[in-house]
Amino acid sequence: MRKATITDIAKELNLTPSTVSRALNGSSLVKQETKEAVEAKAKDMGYVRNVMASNLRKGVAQTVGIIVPRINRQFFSNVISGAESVLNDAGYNVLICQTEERYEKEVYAIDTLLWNQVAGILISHSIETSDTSHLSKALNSNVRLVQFDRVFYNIPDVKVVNDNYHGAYTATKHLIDNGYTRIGTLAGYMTSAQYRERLEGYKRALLDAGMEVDERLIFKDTIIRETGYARAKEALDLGCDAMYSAGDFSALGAMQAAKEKGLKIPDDFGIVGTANENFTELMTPSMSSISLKPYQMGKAAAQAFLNDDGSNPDSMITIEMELMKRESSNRHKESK
Amino acid sequence: MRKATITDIAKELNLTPSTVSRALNGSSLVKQETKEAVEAKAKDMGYVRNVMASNLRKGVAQTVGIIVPRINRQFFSNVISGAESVLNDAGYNVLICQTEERYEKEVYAIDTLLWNQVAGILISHSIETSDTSHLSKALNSNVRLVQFDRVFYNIPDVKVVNDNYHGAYTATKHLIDNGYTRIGTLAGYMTSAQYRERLEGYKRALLDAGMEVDERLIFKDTIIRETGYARAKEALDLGCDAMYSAGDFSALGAMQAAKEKGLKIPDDFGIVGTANENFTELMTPSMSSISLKPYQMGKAAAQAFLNDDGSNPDSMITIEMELMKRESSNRHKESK
DNA sequence: TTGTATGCGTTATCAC
DNA sequence: GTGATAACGCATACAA
Repeated sequence: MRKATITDIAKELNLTPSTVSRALNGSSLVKQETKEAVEAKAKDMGYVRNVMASNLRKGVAQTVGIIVPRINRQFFSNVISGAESVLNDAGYNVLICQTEERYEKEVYAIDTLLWNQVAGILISHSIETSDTSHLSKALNSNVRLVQFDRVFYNIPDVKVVNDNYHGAYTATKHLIDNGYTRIGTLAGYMTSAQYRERLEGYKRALLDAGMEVDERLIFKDTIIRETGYARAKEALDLGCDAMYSAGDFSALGAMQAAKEKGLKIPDDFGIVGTANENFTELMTPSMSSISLKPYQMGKAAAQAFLNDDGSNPDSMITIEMELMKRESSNRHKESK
Repeated sequence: MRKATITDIAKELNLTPSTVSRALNGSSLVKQETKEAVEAKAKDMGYVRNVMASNLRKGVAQTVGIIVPRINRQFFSNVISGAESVLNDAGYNVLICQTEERYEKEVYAIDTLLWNQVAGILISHSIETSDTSHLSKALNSNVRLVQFDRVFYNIPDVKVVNDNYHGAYTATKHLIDNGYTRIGTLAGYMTSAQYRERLEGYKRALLDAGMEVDERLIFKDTIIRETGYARAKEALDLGCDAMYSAGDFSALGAMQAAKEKGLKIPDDFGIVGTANENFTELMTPSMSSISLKPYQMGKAAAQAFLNDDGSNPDSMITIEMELMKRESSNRHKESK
């Protein structure tokens, strides 16, 4: 059985498609009586409106595309969740694409979304992405582009980023306030802006406290558990008594290294991680961490899309990070 | 500047829209030469195809909708990730809806997806959902429906579920094999089929080992950390020396209770959780858990959609669960 | 191998 | 308040 259309409803009611369309869209021009009749008939005939036809007629879809490297990463799934929540309330649908960190898939995702006539694109780039020509395609259409988390600053659009600098600053200052004096950092790869920003925050905190920046205590590796473990060992040999880690997993490795050396946490060694992964509060001792706010970031990105009237082609929104003070860095200030 | 259409390209090349359409769709009828000319011109004019128009013409969208309670839950985000991966390879786009565990939003999500002419819907129901009339709307259209994880068995469609029964059975048997003799369970709410199935697996394992099922050691609470803690205390007072928990967080609470009683894990008290949350392997002692396979489940659900030719209106796929043996349950078999 | 004609379902613009 | 008409962009049956 063919799906019922507004034309079918019109015929049944001796009306025209125009009137049925208006009735179904709650136009104030239609008589209340007719409106009710149409709605009843529509329900009766099992009518489902065809968004494709409607959108085709209107020129844009009530749809927003979101592009992320991986949907199943805590951070991104929370961003998506927050964005979906806002967009859904505003009457938008959400099309999802994951790039699996591949540039090629990112380009394809942009194309796909453009084909689908989305009203906007929220994107966080893949690791591989360095060229931005695929974004100009989007900019040249009338879609509203919002970059979040991993952004390119040379693109004229709205950007939503973590306040990495202040987050790292706060974390480092917290360690200083707890009386640690030789503070190192697991800094992450310098190819990524966010790690560079965190490193800057770390350095500034040391300098503001009149402490020296010792390059030997700055480790620019990838921040996984294994490297955290290895670098922390090196650091400990250099007399390091605390570390700020740009990631939680590397912080975990560092804790392990300290424990193996027979050091007590937080008395002999203090550590603060980044991201507030859910394991951090569940371990013993619990781990302090600078919390990202992905859900909030998603909401902000969605809001930025909704508010974007083109009047502000290049703006930036920062999402603050919050220090979760836990056992791994808390010396109860007795040694301050 | 208006977007270029196939008609525009046709005019430029002194062709007709039909030919351009065919060329762009790789029809073998079109001369290679024309094809190349069209492709060049399309690129030149910045042509982006309009999927809305194409789909309208064809009757269905190359789109699949996924409905989950919350996108940001580990389990669901992994399902989505797996499904997206398969669907993307097959040329489908993914529309995402989250219900936030509310029935009303689930109904709306179904409507939305139907309006969008999706080719299929993959759904895991909200906690609130008990009525299934909204699903019949989908079944009456020609969309292919796949339920996963939280499913209703009375719906004639494809279902993809965890093998809860065997998972719980394996977990419990593992505890028995490690010499525990008074094994309780944090079973979860019995309103949910998956918890009922896990309880059955637990019971069967005990019976198969010639052990008694003691109803006093079966706790049918919600499985959060707090209840795990409280119920484990009660269980310990009854001489319980191990527990299978239908969730990891309740297992965490149980571990805490045992520790507070001065019991050694795993020597005096053994525990196996469910879900293999990522904190389980990071704690000390690390926690054994029955691992769900959400990514695999997502892939299976997507495959089920792709394979669904309507010939098998009611089928079921089970995803096996894997026991991750860790310290919390491993007595090295010395007491067996 | 290409062109012609038509319609997918909806809505905007007139007209009445 | 409602109807008639056209158009959104594309794909297909049919003709040439």
